[in-house]
Amino acid sequence: MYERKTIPNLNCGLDLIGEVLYGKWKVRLLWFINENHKRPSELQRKIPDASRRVLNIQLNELEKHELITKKIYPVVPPKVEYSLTEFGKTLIPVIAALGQWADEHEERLRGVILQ
Amino acid sequence: MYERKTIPNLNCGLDLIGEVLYGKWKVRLLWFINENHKRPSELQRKIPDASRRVLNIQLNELEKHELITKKIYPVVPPKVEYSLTEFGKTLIPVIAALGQWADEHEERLRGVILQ
DNA sequence: TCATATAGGGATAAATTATTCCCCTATTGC
DNA sequence: GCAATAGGGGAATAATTTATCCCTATATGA
Repeated sequence: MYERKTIPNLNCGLDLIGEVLYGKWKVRLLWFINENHKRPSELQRKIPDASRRVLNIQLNELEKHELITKKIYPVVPPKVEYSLTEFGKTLIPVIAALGQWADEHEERLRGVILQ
Repeated sequence: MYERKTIPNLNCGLDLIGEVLYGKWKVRLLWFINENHKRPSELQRKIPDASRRVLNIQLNELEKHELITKKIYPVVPPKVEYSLTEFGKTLIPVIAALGQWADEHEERLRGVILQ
């Protein structure tokens, strides 16, 4: 596993946010889990642009940060379900605000992104 | 300059957010500019963990995405001031919500981040 | 018998992001 | 003349993140 070589700075709130939310797919994972897409394969289908590998890695980090929990069913083929923790749920309104802002400004955003 | 090799996907609102806000210091830059720290050297002092170089790069991107504008005063030594555009200002409440969430959960966040 | 579904992880390669170092501008103050 | 100031960017390198590929296991259905 990758060992980070620099220590993170945790001065202000925005630094803390960075540590738990700064990952390309994390916000989307939280969002889709909130929408009841709980299984890894479902999440993968919702986010086809990410590799299965990186989704696993980011799910592990979200779990480590106590935003989601993982339930493993002892069946074959394997079944796993993720859920938001109570802590994770408190983040949903904030993510919703982000998404709403983007939806409101969708046209403009597309414009500026594509030069 | 760096040329990206993969094309971004812009399917949903959260993808669009990613394109304009996914940069380690961007949210902090917007926040401090909103707090009237307009000059590059001030921003550097507010965010000492980032190199001057990367702040310049991210400021350029924010400008390209029309979230901030740059005013260059033709004086020596040079003077530059950044300001939020009207578009950029619409993002402030969302960033405030992020910051507020982090402040409310500061202790817990510190705990989970440091294992 | 063999492909499919389901979940996950190691090793490695590639892409991206961020840091470091160095150079340029022109004025003011010592 | 020399240092400091303020802003910026190129080049090289380091750090980090993400993607690719391959391998594990077992039940089900064709």
